[in-house]
Amino acid sequence: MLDARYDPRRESEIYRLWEEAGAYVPSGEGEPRSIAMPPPNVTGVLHIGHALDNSMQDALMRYWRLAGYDALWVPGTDHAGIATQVKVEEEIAKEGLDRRTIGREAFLERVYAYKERSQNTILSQLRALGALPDWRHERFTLDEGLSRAVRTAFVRLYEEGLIYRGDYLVNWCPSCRTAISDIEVEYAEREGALYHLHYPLVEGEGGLEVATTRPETVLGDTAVAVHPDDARYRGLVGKLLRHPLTGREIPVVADEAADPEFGTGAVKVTPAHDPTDFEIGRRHGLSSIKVIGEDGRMTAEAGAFVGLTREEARSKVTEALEAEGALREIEPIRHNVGSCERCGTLIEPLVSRQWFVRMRPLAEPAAQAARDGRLQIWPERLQKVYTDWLDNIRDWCVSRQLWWGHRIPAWHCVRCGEMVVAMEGPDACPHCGGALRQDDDVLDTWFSSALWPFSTLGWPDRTPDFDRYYPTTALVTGYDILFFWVARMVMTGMHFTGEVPFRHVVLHGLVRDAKGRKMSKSLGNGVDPMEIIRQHGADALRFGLLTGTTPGQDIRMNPERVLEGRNFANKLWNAARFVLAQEPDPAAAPADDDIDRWLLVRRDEAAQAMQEAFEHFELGEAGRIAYEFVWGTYCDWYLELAKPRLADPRQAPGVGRVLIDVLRDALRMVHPFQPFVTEAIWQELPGTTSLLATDRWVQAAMERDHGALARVDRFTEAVRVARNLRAELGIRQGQQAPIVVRAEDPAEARWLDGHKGLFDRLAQAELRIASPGEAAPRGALSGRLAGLELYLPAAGLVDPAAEIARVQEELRQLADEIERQEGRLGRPHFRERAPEAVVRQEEERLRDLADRRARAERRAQALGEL
RNA sequence: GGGCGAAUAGCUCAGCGGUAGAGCACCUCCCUUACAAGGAGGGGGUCACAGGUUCGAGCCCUGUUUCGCCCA
Repeated sequence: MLDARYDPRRESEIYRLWEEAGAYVPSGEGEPRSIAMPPPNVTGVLHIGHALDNSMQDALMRYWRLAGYDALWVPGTDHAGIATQVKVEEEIAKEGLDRRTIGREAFLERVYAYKERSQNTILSQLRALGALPDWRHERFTLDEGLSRAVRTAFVRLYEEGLIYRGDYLVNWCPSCRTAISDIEVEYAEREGALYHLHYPLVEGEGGLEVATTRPETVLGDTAVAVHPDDARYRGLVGKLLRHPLTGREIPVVADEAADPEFGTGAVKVTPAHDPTDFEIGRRHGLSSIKVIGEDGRMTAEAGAFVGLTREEARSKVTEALEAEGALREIEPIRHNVGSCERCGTLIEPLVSRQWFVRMRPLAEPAAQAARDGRLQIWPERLQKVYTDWLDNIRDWCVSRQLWWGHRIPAWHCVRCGEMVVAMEGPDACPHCGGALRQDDDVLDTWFSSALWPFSTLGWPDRTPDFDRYYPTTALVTGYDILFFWVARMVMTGMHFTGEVPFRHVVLHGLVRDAKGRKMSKSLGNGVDPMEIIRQHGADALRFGLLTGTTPGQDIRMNPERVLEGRNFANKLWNAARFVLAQEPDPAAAPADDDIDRWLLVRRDEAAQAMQEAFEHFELGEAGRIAYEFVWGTYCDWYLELAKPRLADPRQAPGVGRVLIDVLRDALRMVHPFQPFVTEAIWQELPGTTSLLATDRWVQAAMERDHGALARVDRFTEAVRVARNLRAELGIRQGQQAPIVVRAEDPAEARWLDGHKGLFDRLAQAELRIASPGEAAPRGALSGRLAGLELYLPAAGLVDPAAEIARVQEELRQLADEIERQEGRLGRPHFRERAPEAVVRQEEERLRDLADRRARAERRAQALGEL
């Protein structure tokens, strides 16, 4: 006998059952389906977004297993370069240590220790969530195998001329002390100022007023640019200006990048510290003076300002300019400022020697795959976002000045400067025989992530796993990393394997807090999934996350959804408790009344609708169908109808059999959403020898009895009407109400009479079928249902005036509805243009309404005689 | 500046061409031998606004407003 309440604390022991049985192992039979799990960062713990992402994948996987696919889910974790390194730097800083003082090797030991802890936490949290990936396939982005994939990819791209190294302007984070890629910069509008500065001509009178938001960079100016069409400055192009602080002579150049509308229309050009200026500098052969260093402080090139931070330099330089009489105006403006998405520090664009991937040749096939449907992105609207980004792609700076990551497989000769890019470093310089030193930099984490769907399957080797499961079926992730990750995987996948890495991209939204705000550490509004699991169980959390979602839409984390999930698990548990208490015989011949046939039709419809929803990755929809079937159909109706039948020894075995059969089906349907409670129940069922996790999906009946469906639907409707009449009369619960039914169709009358016991039980009624031609009972409350009249004779109970008022109100409503319905049918062209079925349906509706009005009128007349 | 999303019951959200739905909250009744984390019944919505297409529009089109996001 099961406990009265389901206790989610048994979840961990259920998980052990699956793991020990290897329930995650692909069957090896059937059509292959596979997912590469987006590897969580080893930076700490799982957050609610991971919970959503993995709940979705696990639901898909569990459905696929049940549906007979050969389903593989590859799990793993990501080393997360900057993020992890920063964490460990913070950790050792508390001990008064700095990575540079302890050295690369010792530091990496600390990072590995941290990674080990974090990884264990994350993997156990995935288990707590119920995620059941193929643990034999678990990978880490710094594994030997994956490292080999990274080196292979790098070397191949280099040899193909798609990787180059050079001095370019990059986004530099002075706090992380590394270059970052374009998409790792976040832009936000901030209050700032536009400083108007006067630069005098070297020869002759006058000069030029330039405008800048960053006066500290004037020290690196090597030109002033104006638009070629700008009449104001046409005469000045080619002239020399004297820099007010450095005294350098700098030319006025004409360049289309200068916006005549912005500021004074003349801009100072600082090629070393601004992307636009860098381009202008290249076009005009200007020199580049780096006045801000990697530490975010002014360099020796800044002369007297050396060592100042950018903020300090801004005010000091402004003072100096004012002292020179060069400062003409300070105009407050709002402008876009870029900061590091990791640490929030203002980005310093600066020229630096870095490694880049040439993206255009990679991007074109990736965009094409989405256009021709080899790659399908859900929701579809994000496909355009994806292709637009690829169409306007820029080269990718992949080197990072970090220690934690894949070291770039390039070696530099200390003697002659020769560079070798290879899988393994040669012993000596092939050019001069000198000693070699490996490049200090590591690769952007996303470089290894970009290979994830195939590197985890063994690439660059041609493994059986790769042959069978690649391309993977779906990638499930948040839309926020569409560019960072998804697009890059498609590019590398197509380049290296010739195929898309996954056929479907299923993008979900972000999980926000109950007020709709993004969760963040600074707001402290993060929801800890583990806390929810402790309180209500993973089943409750999963259900709450999965059913509250529409593809690609952000969801709010509201506790009510989780409670709904918890209650649902409990409902299922108790339904099972009831069924098991009957000690059903699984070998008995199943009952075959209309009631049973009705249940089977409902079950088959639900199972089929769920299948379709799953095939379209509409998990929320699938979950809602399961909920409605279990709660609404199985528990609210079938179980209640079963109770009186179970009391009859002749019927009991057959009903018990249907109860347990369909309970099994209910468990199958709910399993992808609530794996623990369903498996727990499954294990309690008589004769269970296997796991639900590796069982089969619902097997539909040979045929669907739609006649039974319609009859029982009308029966439940009649019960509802009877209950309604009871309630209107205020008849106490537990007290039976006499109900008289007049049925137009003699067959229906017979059917109802045959199911009188069930009707009486469910409606708490004493049902009597009126004989043909029998007059309506007097002084009765009556209810409407097409083809059926229900009366609750209540002489003495009913206040005639109140009942007359009630029927009159009903008549008013009917009159309104009939008017509307007639209007609908009478619309010009309706009969010619609407589909025939719709016309018939609308006519039927009108007849029904008219019928109900006629009856109500008769009831009103009868009441008059009360 | 360009693009996208959201606006539906008090709250959180489904629905996306054929009579407005769920959960929670609310009201009435019920500890009926699976479940009070429950059961029965009920109230509550001019589906943001204005036009248009259509026999028919939360649903499609155009515009407007408010909120949010992405890109430059």
